[in-house]
Amino acid sequence: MRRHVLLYGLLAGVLIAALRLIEYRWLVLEHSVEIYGGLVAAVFATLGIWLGLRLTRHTETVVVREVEVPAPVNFVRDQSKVDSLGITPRELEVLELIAAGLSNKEIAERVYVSENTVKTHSSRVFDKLGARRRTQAVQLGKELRLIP
Amino acid sequence: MRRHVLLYGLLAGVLIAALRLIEYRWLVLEHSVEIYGGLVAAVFATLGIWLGLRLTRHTETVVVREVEVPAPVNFVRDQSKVDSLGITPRELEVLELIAAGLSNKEIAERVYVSENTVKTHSSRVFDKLGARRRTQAVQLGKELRLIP
DNA sequence: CCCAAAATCATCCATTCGGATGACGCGCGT
DNA sequence: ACGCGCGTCATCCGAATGGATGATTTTGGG
Repeated sequence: MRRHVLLYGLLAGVLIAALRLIEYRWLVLEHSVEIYGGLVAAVFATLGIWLGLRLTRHTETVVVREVEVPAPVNFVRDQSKVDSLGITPRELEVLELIAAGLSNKEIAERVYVSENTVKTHSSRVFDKLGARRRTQAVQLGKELRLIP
Repeated sequence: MRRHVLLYGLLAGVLIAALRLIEYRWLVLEHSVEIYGGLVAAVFATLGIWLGLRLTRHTETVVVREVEVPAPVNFVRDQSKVDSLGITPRELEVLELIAAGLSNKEIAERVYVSENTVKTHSSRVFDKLGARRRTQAVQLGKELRLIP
């Protein structure tokens, strides 16, 4: 912006100087003043238009149109509930895998522990959640914002 | 647009005429030509800028910014998937209750049928979904927008 | 009315899950 | 060093679940 104004002023100065230099050489006609004025008018009008266009070229009007997007809802774990329920990271991990539909055996293979260990974790987390089935645990886990 | 150009030309003509009328009356100074030129330059530059602004005033760039709205649970069942998978209403109902964390026995009591019937429905829906466990069926059901 | 789809119920059997319980090792803080 | 929380693994057993299959009844549309 400031650069534009400076450039504009500079061009104007050069032009005026140029006109002063040449006005006595070949503008010695009858209506030299009119021609001179017309020239100046045309040039400055052009420059003005250019400047005006320049000034507004990038002023986009941002129209915010709210669109209902399926919204994957950036999940944030309710750590306070995790803490208050005393659920350990490993238990939470197992709960997530249960929610993903994996069997105990698949979970065991996934996290490199025995199936018995997975059973222990799941039993503990069921107990802490007050769930009697894994589907219920999943439901409660989602409701309590422990898992996405 | 065309109106702007016409108006611009008209103003220019009037201005030039006015200048011609007054130039011999009180612009009889030493540097009258420079003053005259500067005046014309300033006026036409102003007009040019104004015109330039005019020309681009209404060229708004519409930027659609998708805003993630809290997305209330405006759940809409994907009936096309239900149909394409050939899932019956009863099967869908059972799937929902499974997702709610109920056992087969509880579902049976809830919908007044025998546990065997619930087992049949669940088995069929598992088969249609390609699920091997109820947790997996729930996961798939949610993913396919069959259940909330 | 008739038929196909849907819903219902059942039995048998294998697998999975859940509950209860005990044990061992590791890291951490007192 | 000791206790504690956490993670690990195990065994036993009953309940729940899943798979396969067959049968009967209800229902909705042509």
